Amino acid sequence: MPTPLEKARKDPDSMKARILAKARQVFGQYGYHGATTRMIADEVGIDISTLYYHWGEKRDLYEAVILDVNEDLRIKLAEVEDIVHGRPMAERLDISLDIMTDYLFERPEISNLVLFRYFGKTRDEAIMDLSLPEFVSDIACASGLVPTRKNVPNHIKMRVVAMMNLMHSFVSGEDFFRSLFGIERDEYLALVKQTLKFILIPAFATDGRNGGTRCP
Amino acid sequence: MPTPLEKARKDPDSMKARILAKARQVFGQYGYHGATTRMIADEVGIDISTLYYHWGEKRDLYEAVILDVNEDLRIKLAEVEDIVHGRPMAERLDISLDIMTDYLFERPEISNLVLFRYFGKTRDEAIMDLSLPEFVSDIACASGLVPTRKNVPNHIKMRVVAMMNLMHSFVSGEDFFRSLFGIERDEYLALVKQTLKFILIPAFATDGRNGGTRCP
DNA sequence: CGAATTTTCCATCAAATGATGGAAACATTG
DNA sequence: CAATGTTTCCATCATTTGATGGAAAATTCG
Repeated sequence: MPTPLEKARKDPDSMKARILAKARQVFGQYGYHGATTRMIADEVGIDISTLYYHWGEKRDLYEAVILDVNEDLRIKLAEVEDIVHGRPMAERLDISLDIMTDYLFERPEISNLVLFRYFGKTRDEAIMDLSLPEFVSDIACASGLVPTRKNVPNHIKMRVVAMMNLMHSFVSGEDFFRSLFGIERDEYLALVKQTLKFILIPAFATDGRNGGTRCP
Repeated sequence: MPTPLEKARKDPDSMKARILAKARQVFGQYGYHGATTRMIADEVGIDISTLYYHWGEKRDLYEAVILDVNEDLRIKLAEVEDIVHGRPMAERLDISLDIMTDYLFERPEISNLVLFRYFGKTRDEAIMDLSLPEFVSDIACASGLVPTRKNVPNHIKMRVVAMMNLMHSFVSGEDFFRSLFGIERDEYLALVKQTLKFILIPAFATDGRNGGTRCP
């Protein structure tokens, strides 16, 4: 029997999926406590009890959102790995950053939710305990910093985390930084890519394995 | 006549200051909506109405916290500039990163609050509008990327923002990443410094003015 | 000391928020 | 169609949360 989340992902027009989609946005913008079930229901245009009928407690809906986002990220990362595998390091970084930046800019709630999970605490213990794969080892391998997903040393993991944090923070902070710099979306996106490459390529280009096969 | 914030900063033992200090911590951990005035009052060990007596609305207290943190940061940045001015770029970065990382690790609520302001929205418009100097141009100048605080180009500002985001995200995410890596505080702090330098020094070391005078 | 001022706490309110029961609307199926 | 199951909404609750009035306690000052 499929979970509610699986049902929602299978049928994107269903009420479950529509609620989940809006919940992603609202939780992403306001955080767990800042978002209310009423805000989400209003966004969908339904009564609040319909929301509870489909997803149960607020916490369960939030958990579904996190799992949903994780699944999207997993799929996207596999896609990127497919594209860049076998290329030299600098090129691989260049392409990955382009693809992931574009992807996240279209779905900023992903970066928001990831950052909220890293940095913010919740008054609800059960939510804090919601531990999930963080893809750190996968990205380390896919980006060519290590030959295998297993036993990735911590200093490499940290570099991966740094790359991800940098990207997420630029995506999440779009509104803030654009108004700080007084620029439009397109210009900001270009600036983000340029800055990411300026910072990351010098550090990583001479590092890691080049070419080679797919990540085992 | 001094503002409540000025009074609190002048007398750190006063009730105003004690409340402000706890408010920093609680707002930093849980964000604006996640923090309640009752949580803060309980932390101080006072009745909630005493809190309201000293600081008025929740929003006003939050505003005071933001201004307080900004003032601390301003002071610290000036101190760092004093120490590193005139040194070559790589050395300047090396020293600044050490000092600022140590400083923020002692006061993680600063990083938390800064990140919450960048990324999260608030249901209260008046809080979102709370615009403050962000030191970006000052840091650009102090770190030697530009010769003067004025007319710093956007691509340079972005690099500064990147450095700050990276540092803040490591500080804010301490709990999360330490449990992800399974390491102790000291080891994590060392790893953070090492990673910051690994990433930032290659990109910036060959850039910007070296030596020279203080930032005008 | 005693009056005036400041600070603190108790009791309480109104609004917001998470959550639910039950009736109505809608859909499915024999 | 009628019976059954599913979905949606209205009304309502209990709790939490921001906020305040007023009495009591503490402090200041002539």
